[in-house]
Amino acid sequence: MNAEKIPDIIIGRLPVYLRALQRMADNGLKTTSSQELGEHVGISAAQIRKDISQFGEFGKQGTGYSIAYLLDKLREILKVDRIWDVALVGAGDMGHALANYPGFQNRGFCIVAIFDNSDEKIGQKIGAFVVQDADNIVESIKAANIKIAMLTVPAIAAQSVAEKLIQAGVRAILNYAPINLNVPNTVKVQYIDPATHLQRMTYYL
Amino acid sequence: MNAEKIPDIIIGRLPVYLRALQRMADNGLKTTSSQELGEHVGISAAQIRKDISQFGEFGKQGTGYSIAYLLDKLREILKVDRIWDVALVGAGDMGHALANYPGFQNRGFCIVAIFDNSDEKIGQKIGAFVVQDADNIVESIKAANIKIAMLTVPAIAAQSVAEKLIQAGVRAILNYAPINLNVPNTVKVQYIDPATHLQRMTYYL
DNA sequence: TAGATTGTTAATCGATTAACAATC
DNA sequence: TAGATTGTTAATCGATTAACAATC
Repeated sequence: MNAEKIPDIIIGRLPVYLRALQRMADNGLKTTSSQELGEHVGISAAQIRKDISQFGEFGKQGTGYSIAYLLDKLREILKVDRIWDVALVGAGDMGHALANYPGFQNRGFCIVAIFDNSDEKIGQKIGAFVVQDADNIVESIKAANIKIAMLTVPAIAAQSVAEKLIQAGVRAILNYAPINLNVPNTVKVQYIDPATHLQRMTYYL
Repeated sequence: MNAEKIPDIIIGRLPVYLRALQRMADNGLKTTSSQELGEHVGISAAQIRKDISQFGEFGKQGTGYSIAYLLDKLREILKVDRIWDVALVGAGDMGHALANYPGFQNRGFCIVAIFDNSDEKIGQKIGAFVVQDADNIVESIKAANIKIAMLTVPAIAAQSVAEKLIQAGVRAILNYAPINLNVPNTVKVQYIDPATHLQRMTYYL
């Protein structure tokens, strides 16, 4: 398994398969086919088979895929067969929404620390957490050995906060600030910017 | 301009160029080159020139692109040289964060209506808006001629709400619910699911 | 003029699809 | 056995890159 380098574009589709399979499992289904899964996620059956076969032979001719088994394998491949500690920087509205988001726990993630740099926010309670002073980001994240962070600070602050996170050992950043981050290629960034996403659709209206 | 069909993947990059150029303009810059813009967005200069040249000849040999002119052209192409009315369905934490999000106005969007189906939420004020009963989605959106919606409802409700939105004339949906939507191909959907985005990075850790 | 940078072509590279033997 | 569906190959399709003439 995993002898050759797997293209990013395939890795990017696996979480979508995972989500659909989790849903099928929740609905009590036991097996599925590339055809059926493809209809759920809007991807061709051939592509799904090709993607999955990069990692092993997880299906059976004639009957398709065991949902539970494929779920296990995908979780293992994506390394979400465990719970990752996540830091959240920026305790504004978006930070609050993420802190209260119920969808992380059963998909491999748990927020364990929240930071902000404003005096009003520091010390505030959000759920079970107390907002910490952003001045302590580096030591605090290093000590807790956190590898993943979510960034919900203003665009102007994003690059410098990202650099502190990286210095502290973070290797994956989910960036909500509407700006591109400059990071070494040992660090992964995913971007979420609602305005950008909307602008990808207006062209077609 | 626009004689041939432009690939989705190119349209998807234009908002990223737009955002970077807006930033440069805010910083007082007047011109840029494909090289410089590429460094800001992490895309090769050749690809940027190729993308932009799909729509016309907006640059000048020797000097590059006028930032103000390219901004105008990109806004026109993406149809964000105007303000689009947007409906928001789901007044939970994520809905609140979007309702208060300051980044829409100057990028072409304005939330004009918020819906929820829970008795506690209906009638509540969020910013300048009063949460409306989700039962009125179809007539209300039709009457206001709204074409874009953001969906922050639980996964279980997302498909049926999407169908009502489409029935009301919505043609672009930004879906925060962690589920794939089944829509006719006259309707565009963009997905934002923080857990999925995080799962795209854990593979590399 | 000399230097810089575009727009575009052709070559390369990579991703998707169609088809089918293998086999459950 | 007959039917279904995988994993994989080869063909197609599409996207990216490199290179350079045109020209500001």
